[in-house]
Amino acid sequence: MQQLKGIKILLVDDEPNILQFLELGLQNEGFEVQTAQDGMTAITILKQFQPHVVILDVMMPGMDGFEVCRMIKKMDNVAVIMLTARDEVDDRVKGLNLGADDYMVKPFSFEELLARIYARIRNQFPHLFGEVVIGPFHIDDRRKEIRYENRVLELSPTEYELLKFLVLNHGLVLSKTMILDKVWGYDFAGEENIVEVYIRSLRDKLHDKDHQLIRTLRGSGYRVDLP
Amino acid sequence: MQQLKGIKILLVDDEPNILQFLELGLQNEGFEVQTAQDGMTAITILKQFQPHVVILDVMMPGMDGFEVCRMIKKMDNVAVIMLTARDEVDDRVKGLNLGADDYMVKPFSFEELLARIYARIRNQFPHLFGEVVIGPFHIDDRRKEIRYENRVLELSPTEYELLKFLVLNHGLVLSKTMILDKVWGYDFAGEENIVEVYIRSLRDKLHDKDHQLIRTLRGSGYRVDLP
DNA sequence: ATGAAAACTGAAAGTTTGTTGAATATCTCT
DNA sequence: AGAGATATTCAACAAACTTTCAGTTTTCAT
Repeated sequence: MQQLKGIKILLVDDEPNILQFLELGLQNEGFEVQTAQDGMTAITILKQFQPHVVILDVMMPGMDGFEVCRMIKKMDNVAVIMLTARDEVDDRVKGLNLGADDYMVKPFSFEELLARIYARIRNQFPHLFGEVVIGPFHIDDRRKEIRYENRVLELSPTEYELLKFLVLNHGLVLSKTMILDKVWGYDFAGEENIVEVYIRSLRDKLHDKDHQLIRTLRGSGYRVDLP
Repeated sequence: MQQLKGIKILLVDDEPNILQFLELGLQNEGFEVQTAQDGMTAITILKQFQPHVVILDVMMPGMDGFEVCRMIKKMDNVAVIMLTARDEVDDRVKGLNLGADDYMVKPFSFEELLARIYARIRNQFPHLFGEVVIGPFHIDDRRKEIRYENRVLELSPTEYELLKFLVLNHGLVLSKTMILDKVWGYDFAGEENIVEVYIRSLRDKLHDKDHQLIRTLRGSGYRVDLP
């Protein structure tokens, strides 16, 4: 399997043994790994770590896997793989209705887990396998870099995420609420005005003086129109 | 990043578990979801959220599902799917006499619900699945854009909604009262004259100088006639 | 033909929403 | 701790949109 740099995995399980076992294995495989022993910790880490994949035990004390999964899914595009004991497999898990993208029944082989992880990544983050070109934009997620008309844009982290979101969804009207949910996270407490402020900043950097590139749909939101 | 559909669903049920379960599943499916635990709340949310589909439990404390359904149907063009326990299925539900468009007996599988939702949407909001072509009009709701004879019309939000309503119902006479109800909302307090004002604005933008496209049926309303 | 009702129109007044510059707060390095 | 970058809020402003109003025109029944 190819060496993927910069793919981040968050492990959540209350059993230290399993946690350590998986952590070592995945690190050895070249992933960046962080661990949490409970739901609350997981959520905290999630935001600063921004993993691509979360591996999540269903049964945990405190906030259980379902709840954690829900919060994750609301927040961002993250692949979630749930782990469950054989006798816990209920329909919620089976149907993957809770937002999880895959699940595995314990005990499982490490190889099997790896296979699923790669499947998820390939499926959900095609842009991690190279840069995506969308019109005049080149998005290189590994470098956290966006080029516009072959010029690298100097973007702050938030600007980067926002522009990526807008460009990947070009042609669609994106409401400020939706933008806040997806870029700032479901739990952002501030004002919608911040979206407007960042849009301005992007327009400045894109020299989009007449708002042709990032259009305002008054009352509805914003839409990126590619030439 | 997941594909955004821009289809909004309002869930109404007094059981938090079911509510949460469905919310997660539907969000994961790409819908925009809001929830309410009782009828009053539902009505309030309805107005600002403007969902395309409402999923409504029949049995609720306070205002029951039937009542809520009636109000919804009066107010807006929304698909309603009712949920009922097996032993509650009375003829009112069966006959769909109350304005509901479909009903489901609990317990049901998530897949089944999804299927029904899509059936409803396809039926009631074909334009949400991308662009709809009706004569010389192209309505693209996801872009919030209407083209006429391949020219993009510059429309204000209200103009957009009004023209969409007229074109989707072309060939039918639409009274000012009905237009007010559907486009401005059942609770609009102003004068009917505003419809006339907006019709004029649309005629201007469509260059419909002789009123051939948007016909006035004196005493009855307006009708869009496609060539 | 004539008058009343309905529809049309231009412009003013009112309201909402988005834009902007700057101030403040927070974070991230060294 | 302090500097610089980044994030967030705020309030004034501008622009776009909505609604009303009053005068005019059209329509239609008498």
